[in-house]
Amino acid sequence: MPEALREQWCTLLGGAELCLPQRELLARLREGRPLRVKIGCDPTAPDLHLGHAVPLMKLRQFQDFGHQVVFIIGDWTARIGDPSGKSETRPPLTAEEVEANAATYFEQVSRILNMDRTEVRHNSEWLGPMTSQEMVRLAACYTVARMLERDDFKRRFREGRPIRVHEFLYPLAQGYDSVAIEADVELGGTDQTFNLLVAREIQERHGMRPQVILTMPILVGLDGVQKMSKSLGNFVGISEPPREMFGKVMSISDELMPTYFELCLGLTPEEAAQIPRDIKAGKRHPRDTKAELARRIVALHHGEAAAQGAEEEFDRVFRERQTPDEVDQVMIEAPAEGIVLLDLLVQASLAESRGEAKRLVGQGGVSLNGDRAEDPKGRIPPGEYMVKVGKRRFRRVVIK
RNA sequence: GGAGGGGUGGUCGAGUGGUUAAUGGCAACGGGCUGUAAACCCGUCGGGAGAGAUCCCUACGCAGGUUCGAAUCCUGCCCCCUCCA
Repeated sequence: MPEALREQWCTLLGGAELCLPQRELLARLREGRPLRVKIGCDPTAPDLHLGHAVPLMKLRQFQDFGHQVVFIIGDWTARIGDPSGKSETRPPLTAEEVEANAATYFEQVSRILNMDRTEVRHNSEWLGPMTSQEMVRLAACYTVARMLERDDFKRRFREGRPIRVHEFLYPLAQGYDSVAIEADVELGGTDQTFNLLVAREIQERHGMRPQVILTMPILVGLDGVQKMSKSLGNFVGISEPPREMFGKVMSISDELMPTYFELCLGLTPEEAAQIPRDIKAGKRHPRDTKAELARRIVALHHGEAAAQGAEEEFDRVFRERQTPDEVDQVMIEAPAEGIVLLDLLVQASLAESRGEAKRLVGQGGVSLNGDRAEDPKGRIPPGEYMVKVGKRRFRRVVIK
């Protein structure tokens, strides 16, 4: 194998969970033409997080080797609702919502992909005009038994939980996308494995060479248990402010570090596995390692300077217990005798209700200019205060 | 078409006429210990009033009804699930 090809091959497979059939990928790479590499997204939730970034970074590698990325907006499929999601009843989106979501999507995707060299397609383009006869013909490409091979369906079927018939349409439609755009390769998370495989079958039925599938591992969320997802609140958004991102990464458990090094930064599994060994051997400090992880992740999405700034700020706030240099400011109108602390907290949106504010103060979680507040009913005279709630919520409050 | 089961607070899940704002777990939040790690300990966890004992409002799918009193009983409606055909 020529050296250049070998390098490409190794890079593209690096970090991938599964590649089928590997030989086929090699064969197509040998052809020397730009491959059509597909990825799909449901324009339902517009906020991308580090989990989404995993396959996108892989896609970027393809681009860097000169391949053609085809980014599919599942505007048609969004109306079916992906059964792999938890929520079975997703409100159908309007065309406007889909477009709005797609627009913010692009803004974020463009941080990772080179959009100038990305072909963007909506699958309503070909699925929309399909007649019911054609749809039935598509459905005939697959059998119920094979549908039930899918983990998710299998489990639900076994447990007697409902499977809507329309859910079977999702993999089929997604598979047809591959036919429509003549995909050579399709990328996705491991949870997409089944769908990607179905596409191969559909392509074959349409007299096409079945695509190669490449799946990337699913990133675990900040809780270290469930997959990263916005609805579970365990995510790091790729367009979150650097300091936010840095802080969130710092809060992951030690056990999670190797995984993040591998999936968020592209370290090889071997390199990632070495990290906990080094820590155990005392060659690395776990805290500093995590800071390195955080810094590198922020740098990847926001640049080196931002990463450095985020780290400095983090150190200042959590190591030296000082206030951050940039704090949201709130102006509050108050009579000359001042404002009751509880009301201040609520108005500065540091507490949801007076009840909560009372609790926070009672538990010693509130401080003004560094002094712990004791009296929830105390009046705070006009002036400027640095109010802190808990360990990390700061607000500069100006009372006048 | 027939038979049965179920809808409780962010979530899971108790509770079948009266100290029930509703046991408990999880999540969350605050404090402590730390490395914003894990583990652990303490505390809070519908809203409002009051310094406080305490009081008021809202809440157990929806709408009515029975009752001194209902998440718990009755009626109607909506939704979900299972099995048989």
